[in-house]
Amino acid sequence: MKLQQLRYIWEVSRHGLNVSATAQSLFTSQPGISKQIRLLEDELGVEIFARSGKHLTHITPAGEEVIAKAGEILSQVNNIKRVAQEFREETRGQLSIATTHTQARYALPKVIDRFISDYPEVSLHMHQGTPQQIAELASDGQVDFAIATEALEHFTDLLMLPCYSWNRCVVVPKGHPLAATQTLTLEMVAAHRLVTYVFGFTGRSKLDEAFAAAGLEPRVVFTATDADVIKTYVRLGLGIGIMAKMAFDPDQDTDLVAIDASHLFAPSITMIACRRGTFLRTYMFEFMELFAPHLTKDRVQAALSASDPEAVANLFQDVEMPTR
Amino acid sequence: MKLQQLRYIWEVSRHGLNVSATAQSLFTSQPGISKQIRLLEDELGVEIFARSGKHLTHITPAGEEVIAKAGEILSQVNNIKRVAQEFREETRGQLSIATTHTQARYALPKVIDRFISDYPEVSLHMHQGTPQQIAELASDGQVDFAIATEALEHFTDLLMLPCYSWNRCVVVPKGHPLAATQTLTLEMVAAHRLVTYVFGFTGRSKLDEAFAAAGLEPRVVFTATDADVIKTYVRLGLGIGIMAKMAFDPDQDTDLVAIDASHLFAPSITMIACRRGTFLRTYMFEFMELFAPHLTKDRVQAALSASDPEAVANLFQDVEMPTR
DNA sequence: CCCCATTACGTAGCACGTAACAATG
DNA sequence: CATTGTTACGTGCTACGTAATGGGG
Repeated sequence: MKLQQLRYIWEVSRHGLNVSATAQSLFTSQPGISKQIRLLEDELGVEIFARSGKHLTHITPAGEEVIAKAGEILSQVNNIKRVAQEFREETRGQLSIATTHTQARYALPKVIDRFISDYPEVSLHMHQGTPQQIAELASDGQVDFAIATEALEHFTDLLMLPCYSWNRCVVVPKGHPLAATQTLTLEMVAAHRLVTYVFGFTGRSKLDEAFAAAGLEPRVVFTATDADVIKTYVRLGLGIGIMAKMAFDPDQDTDLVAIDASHLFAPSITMIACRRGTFLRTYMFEFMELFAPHLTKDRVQAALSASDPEAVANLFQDVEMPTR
Repeated sequence: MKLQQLRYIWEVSRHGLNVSATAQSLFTSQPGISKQIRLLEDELGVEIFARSGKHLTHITPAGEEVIAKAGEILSQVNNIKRVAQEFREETRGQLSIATTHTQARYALPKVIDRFISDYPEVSLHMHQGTPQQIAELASDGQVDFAIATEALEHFTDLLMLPCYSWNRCVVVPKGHPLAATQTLTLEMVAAHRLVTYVFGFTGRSKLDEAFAAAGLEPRVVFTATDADVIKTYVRLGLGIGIMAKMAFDPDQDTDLVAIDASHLFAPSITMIACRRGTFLRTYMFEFMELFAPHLTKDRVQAALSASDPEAVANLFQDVEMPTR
C-alpha cells in the first residue's frame, strides 16, 4: 500500500469517478492512475470501484470505507507537513478563509488589515460563497476557516466557535415617514414593503421566526445576498431595508437613516469553523483571536482536542455584544 | 513522504531510539532505516530525532507531533486492511484479547468455547497480564480488546463498555466457625486474617473502600493476583478468603464453603475496552455480544462513532447482575 | 574497545510516461 | 465516432542490502 495509491482513489472519487480528469488535475498520466488503483485492489483483494466494461460506474461498499479512511490518512499527511513548516518557519505559510459577503465586507477588513501587518509572510486566500459552499470548503479541508452565521451546524466534522453576536437595523431613505421613529415595532415594520437577505443568508432565519411568532406576514419584495444591494434598492424606494446593523456606515450612507431593531429580532451569532482533527498553525490561532478576542489559543485547543462539549459551550458565554 | 518512512520513525520511537534493534525487528537493514529517516527529515525540513554524534538521544518537539500523527496514519492503514479482509472473507481473521487471570479463568471459557465453534476460521490470541499491561496493549493497538475490572479508565483513547456486574464471597475451609453463618457482617470478616487480591487487581479497591468506610482495619496476611492462589492458602488455613463469587466452583471446591458477601461491598463492573477509531470486524462485534448480550453491534457502533457520551452511559443501565 | 549510526555503492524492482488497444454510449 | 479505461513496453528513479567508515560511552 502506497500513499499515492490512497491519494489516487481519493481523488478519483472526488472527480466523479473520471480517471482521465483526475489524471489531468494531478498532472500525471491516466494509465498510471489506473494501474495503481488496480495494484491496490489486488493487494487488498477487494474491488474499490465497480466497473461496467471500461467505465467506473460506482464505488463498492468496501470502497466507501477504504476511501473514507484514505481521506483520514491524507489529512494527517497534511497535518505532518504543517507541523514541519510550523517548526521550520513559524511566521510563514498559507491561510485560506471562506466567508460570506457580509463578513468579508463589514467584519473582516479590520482583522485582515491587522493580520497581514502582523504576518506579512503568510499568504492569505479569501474565498467568497454561500454559507453552504463555505461549509463544504472547510469540511473538505480546502480552506482552513469558514466564517458565517448560518448553515455551518449541519457539518459534524466542523468545530464551530462563536465569534460575536449582532442584530439588525431598519434602513430607510432620509425623509421617510419611519425616519423619525424612536422605537420600532414589528407591526410598523410589517406595514411596509421589505428589502432584506435571501433565505439562508446572514441570519435571515431569525427574521422569519420573529414575524411568524408575531403572526405577521411581511411583504418581502426584494431579497439580496448582501447589504450593499439592499441599500441600493432602499435608495430606489423599493421598500425599507432590514439588514445587519454593522452593515450601515454613518459616514458613507449619509442619504439613509438606520433605526435600531435589536429588540425586534433574536440576535444572530457569527461563527468561525474549522475541521476537527487538523493541526492549526500559530498564526491561525492568532487570526482567530484577532477576530474574536475571547478565542485564545488555549481555549480553542481545549475545544479542538477534547471531545469535551463543555469547552465549546463555555465559549458561548464570552461572546461579545455587537460593536456597532 | 512514504508510508514506510512513517512506519520507520514510529517503530524507532517505540524501540527506545535504537535503530539497529528496530531494523532487526522489522527484518530489514539498519542503514536502510537510517537513510529513510534522513530523507523524511530532509523533505520536511525538520529534525525528528536529535542526535549527539552518532546516537539518537531524544525526540524533538516537532518529532513528537510528527510521530503522533504517523501513528494515526499507520492505524488507519491497518483499518483499511481490516476493511478489505472483512469484505473478502467475513469469517476469517484474527482476534487478540488481553485479559486478567480472573476473566480468563472464570468468565471467558464459556464465551471462548462458543466463539471458536461459531468462527472456526478466526485465529484467537489471548494475552494475560496485569490490568495496567492489558490497557497498554489495547491502547497500542497490539490487541483488539482488553477485558478487566480495573485500571482501564485512565486511557482516554480506549472506549470502555460495561459487561457484567459481580460481587464477592468469603471462602472458608469446611468446619470453619464462619461456615455456618447465614448473614455476614464486615466486623465478622475483619475479625479474621484475610487472604485476597493484590491491590489493583479484580476490584480490590472496592474491598478497601468498604473496610475504610466502616472504620475497620482488616488484617490482610496474604495477597494474590488470582483466586486459585487465594483458595490454595485458604485451604492451608492461612486465613479466610475474599474473592469474586464467580471464582468459587461448587463442584470443584468441595472442601471449601462460600458465603455470600454481596451486601458488604459495592459491586464491581467488568469492562471490555477497545481503541477508539479502529475498525471492528463482524466477528469482533459478535464476540462482544457473546460476552455481554446487551452489547449489540448497533449499540457498540453508536458508542464508538459518536463522541456521544450518552450512548455509553445508556449501556451501563443494561449491565446484568452476576450469574453465579 | 564495543556498539551504533552514517556514508558509499551496486542492484533489483517499480512507478510513470508513451503508444497501441478495446469497449461504451 | 468520441471518450474513457486497460494492456504493453521501455526507462529512469529509488529503496534496500552489503560493505566500509566514523563517533561515543
